[in-house]
Amino acid sequence: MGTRVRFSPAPTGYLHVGGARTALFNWLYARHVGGTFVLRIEDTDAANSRDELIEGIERSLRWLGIDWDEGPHRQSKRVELYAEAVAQLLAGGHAYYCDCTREQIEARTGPGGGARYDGWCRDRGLTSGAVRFRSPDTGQTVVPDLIRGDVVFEHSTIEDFVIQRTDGSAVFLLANAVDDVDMAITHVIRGEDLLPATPKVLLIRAALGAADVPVFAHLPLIVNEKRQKLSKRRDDVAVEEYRERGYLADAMRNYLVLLGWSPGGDEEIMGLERMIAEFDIVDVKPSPAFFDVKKLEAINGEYIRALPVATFVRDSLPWLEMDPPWPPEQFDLAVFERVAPFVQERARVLSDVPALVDFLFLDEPKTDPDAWEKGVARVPVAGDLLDDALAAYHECDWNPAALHEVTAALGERHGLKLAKAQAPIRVAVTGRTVGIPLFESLHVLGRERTLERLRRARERLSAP
RNA sequence: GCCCCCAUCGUCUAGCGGCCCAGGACACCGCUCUUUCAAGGCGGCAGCACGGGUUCGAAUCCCGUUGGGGGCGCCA
Repeated sequence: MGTRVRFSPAPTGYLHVGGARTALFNWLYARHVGGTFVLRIEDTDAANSRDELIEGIERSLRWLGIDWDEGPHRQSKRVELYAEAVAQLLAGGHAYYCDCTREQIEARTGPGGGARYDGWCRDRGLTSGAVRFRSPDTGQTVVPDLIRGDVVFEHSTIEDFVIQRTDGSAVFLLANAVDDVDMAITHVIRGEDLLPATPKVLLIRAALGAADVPVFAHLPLIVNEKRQKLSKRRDDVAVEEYRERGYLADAMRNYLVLLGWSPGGDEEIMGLERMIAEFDIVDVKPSPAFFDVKKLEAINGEYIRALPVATFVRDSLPWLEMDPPWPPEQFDLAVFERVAPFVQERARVLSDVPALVDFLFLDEPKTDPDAWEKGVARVPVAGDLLDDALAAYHECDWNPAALHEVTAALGERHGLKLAKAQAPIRVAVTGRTVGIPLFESLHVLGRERTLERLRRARERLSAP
């Protein structure tokens, strides 16, 4: 029988970057070995079983290029299976009813006793309530792990845990065990935070009579700068959010695959084919990895630059059309296309794009005060420079080469290198000291609009 | 408190006993190219947590210490 893996998120409404990495590794492994990738939604908690929460996850998976061969199976639709399993465990003496409340348990175990359940109801013979799994008192369970080797858990350290709630619904541990058997999962690839739950699942599995045990691969956690597991509250964890900020799916995927794994050789920018060809779960490192947005950005920049210009233009459109810093009707795609190659080289995320071209679609450039100060106000000859530019631009040919030549010449007249001479003009026309190449910008902007902006800047400079 | 995992530059990693006085990438710092900024080119800074073993030889194997993290819910 072939390799079968599964990605089984709880529906939270969005795909967490940690979940995305887990999904990716499962998927890559399945593709690498020619196995089957199953998507299963672990929505045993009724409150989280809403369709829209699941759609968010599916959307992000698709965006990353991760497709599934089976599913999505939903645990909320498989409740009979779990009920049968619980009945079987109850009948076999592997489980028992319990009506203890959290408070009662803590009152008994006392301070320092930890949160472990004390087995109070083991032999009370109750016939209703929650159902607990009866953990063996002796022996051990070995979790075979491709990344960490065998991990051994003493049964004496495993409490009698709940497998079915008082309302009759199954808890994740039970559903998980039942489904992995039922779906014939051969490799369980998931986050390291689930490692302590694994012996419990294995115990249920054995009690249910499953003969075999899947192979596990507990992936290293993705952590924040404080070296803690990424949390929704403090960290940016939603894949969707990165998408909205202008990260490309290919770049995101490339970055994620590098968290805990690396290809052979020195080149870490790689396409899907190479990823699939080289990825193997046994090569994944066991230690946690910091989610470094700086590096994600760098990789994203590389991917943006590698795009064909037409693709870059198309991909940028959402950022140019949705909530742009200029009146929407003033946007001109043809104009954008002319400067796109220059923009492409400077954007690290697509959300950088509008600010690089806003001066082209605004009646007046948004002038940054610092830029004005540094680029114009504090330049002694700025006024003369602007006057000269005004005169020269009035006459000269209107193309980048001519503008370059003319501007260099008027700079020389004031003993300035072009680098210095262009600054006041750039600020006057674009509002900033930095940006895409100036002469190309002027060329695209047009003579009239350029002259108008230079005039206004000149006036502003003379004003007290 | 108990259980478990982890440990190479700031970060992601290569390294799986000699090829390593440790290689690449990001970040950072110079220089260069240059119409600014980017991009590119060149160079630099920076690491095997510590202590014991094993071995002719250890970043690599073993033990311990320290440090970090995860888990212990009628969440998943």
